[in-house]
Amino acid sequence: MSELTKEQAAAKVLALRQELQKNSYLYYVQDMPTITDAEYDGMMRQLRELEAQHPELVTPDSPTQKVGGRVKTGFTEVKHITPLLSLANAFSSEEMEEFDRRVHEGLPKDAVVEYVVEPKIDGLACSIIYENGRFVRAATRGDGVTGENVTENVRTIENVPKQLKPIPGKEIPELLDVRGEVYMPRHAFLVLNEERLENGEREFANPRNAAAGSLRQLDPKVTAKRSLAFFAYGVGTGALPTHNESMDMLQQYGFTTTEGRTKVDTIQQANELIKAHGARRASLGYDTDGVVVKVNAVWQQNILGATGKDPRWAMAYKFPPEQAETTLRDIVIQVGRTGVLTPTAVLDPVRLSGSTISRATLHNEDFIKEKDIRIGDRVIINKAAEIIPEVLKVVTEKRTGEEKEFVMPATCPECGWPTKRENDEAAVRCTNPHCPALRREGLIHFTSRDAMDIDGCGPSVLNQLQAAGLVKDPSDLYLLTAEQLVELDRMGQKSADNLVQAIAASKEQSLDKLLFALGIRHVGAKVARTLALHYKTLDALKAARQEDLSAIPDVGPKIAESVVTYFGDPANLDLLERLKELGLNMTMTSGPAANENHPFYGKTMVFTGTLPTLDRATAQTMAQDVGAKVTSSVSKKTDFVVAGADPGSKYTKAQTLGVRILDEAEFLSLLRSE
DNA sequence: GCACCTCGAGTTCA
DNA sequence: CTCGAGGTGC
Repeated sequence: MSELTKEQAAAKVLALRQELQKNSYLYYVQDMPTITDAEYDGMMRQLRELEAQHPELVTPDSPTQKVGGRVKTGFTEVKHITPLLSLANAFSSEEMEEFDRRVHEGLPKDAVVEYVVEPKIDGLACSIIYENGRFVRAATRGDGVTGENVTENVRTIENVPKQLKPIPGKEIPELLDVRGEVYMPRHAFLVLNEERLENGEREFANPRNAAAGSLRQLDPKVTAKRSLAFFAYGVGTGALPTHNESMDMLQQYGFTTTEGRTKVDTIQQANELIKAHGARRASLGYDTDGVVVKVNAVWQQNILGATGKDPRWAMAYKFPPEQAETTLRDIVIQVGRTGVLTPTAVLDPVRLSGSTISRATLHNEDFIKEKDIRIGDRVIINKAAEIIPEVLKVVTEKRTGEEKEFVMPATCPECGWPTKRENDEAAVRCTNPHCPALRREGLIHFTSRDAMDIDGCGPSVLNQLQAAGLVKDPSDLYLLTAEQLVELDRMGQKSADNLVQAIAASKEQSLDKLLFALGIRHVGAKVARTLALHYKTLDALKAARQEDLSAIPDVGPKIAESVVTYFGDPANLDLLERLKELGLNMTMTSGPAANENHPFYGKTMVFTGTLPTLDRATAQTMAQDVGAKVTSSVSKKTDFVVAGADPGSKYTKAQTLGVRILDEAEFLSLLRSE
């Protein structure tokens, strides 16, 4: 979390407390929590952090001050007869094939594997126990071993049999443990939210939350009104030799089983079905978040067993591009190291493909204007590239008229100086050349991995150092002693020693890293390297005139101007002088070893994905050291793409362009050959 | 002057 | 990863 102003922190603390209290059993009024334990814990963590940074905001009634934290629920705990496991997730057909391979490896050679494919309903997993054919107990998954006893609430669900229908010629089992998903159909969700809106209650973010909230009502009468439904998808105790038979049996007993269940012989057929379901799922009456593929034969399931927490005989394929709707509570401004004011949306926390989103960038003024985003709007968010949350659009139908338009502040929230938007620039900047944000973010940048790479010197440490007045600019770092560092929060003798050493070690960084670390406008990692390689020493670069600079390939007038301006500022020269006196390396010491015969010499290379053993920065440096040009995007000029796990779009682009793709092993062997 | 490629900067969460 | 903007080549 980046540093917030006092006001922002206070607002955030208040918001977190409200949300936590709303979702705390202690304050339970009508609705049970709609957030998961993990989300609850996350919010508690954030709150604790903020309160640690701003001790004056701590009040006796803060949830952090309550002994024992989250108060126990009104539900009793139930131990599952057999654990209610979660499933491992796959996100591509390749991963499904990988799963298939592992299944075959785990089984005898001649085993014929059948799979059962069924949609994965987005609701709450539940175990329902029938004794001698009678519904006796229902429990949520909980941690998989113990769950909450929600018997009375599940009893109100219409399509859960209270008594098993007799199957001709079959005895009623003494014990049957049915597993399935409690969910809320989409139309019921819409109706419910409409009602809640009318009653001035908070809307549920999605059917899953609504189902969770409804199932965890302390009063079953409330649950009964919520039109929940149940899809059975498995049997814990009392299963037949194959999953498919068990499911047919459940149907005969009177359960609704997941629609679209299909038995197939190969994983390729399963992948086809997954695709088909993906195309169809929007038109279903309920939410699905994927497709489950299970090994059909129970004897095979038993051989395969389970890993730490997931069975090895089942895999959940998760659909990637998820969207969620939430409320945009506020738009806050962050000031970056270049002085650019970036608006960020503060959202009601909402789960989206595996994480809880509470913020999203709004890029700039134009973005907000173009999408007509207002404070208080219901917005649709998705994850660009599976990682970065993005506001897709506003749900204008849900406008109440209460929404407030956002205006870019005329003054910097950090220092109060006027802000300015240059002609034909999208960014609004703070005009104060000494804005505290610049110094703060600049220091973070200075120590960051691609710059001076000082380990153990993250934002929280730097903020403390600045607050204590120990560090005003980068040169002060090199004067720090372990004794001073030990005084900081969460800093022991050992980490203090390590940090002092890491700082000292960074003095040896080559000129290109130092140049990048300085944060000169338009001088990123790449241009810094170009300049460093060209001039070799800082003094030579300092003496360069604008015309000299723009003559260098890849350096144009703008970069040249920016560099000259930087070295024309006495304050900057002063800083550099101090750094020099402190013993920092001011020359280019890591250059390409000019072996023209090396297979990577002069080649353009792109690295993508997570490499199995090397980290990416190291691999890139290794490539540069033999004369490769490392760039970040794949084009037809790219010679090699080195791809690790989860490579993303660069991999596909390389394939379509016919660029040679290397894995880590191939990369290393070519690197070592000459 | 335009099209294309590259680079810089900002970004979220666990 | 995406966006905007800089640099280069046509």
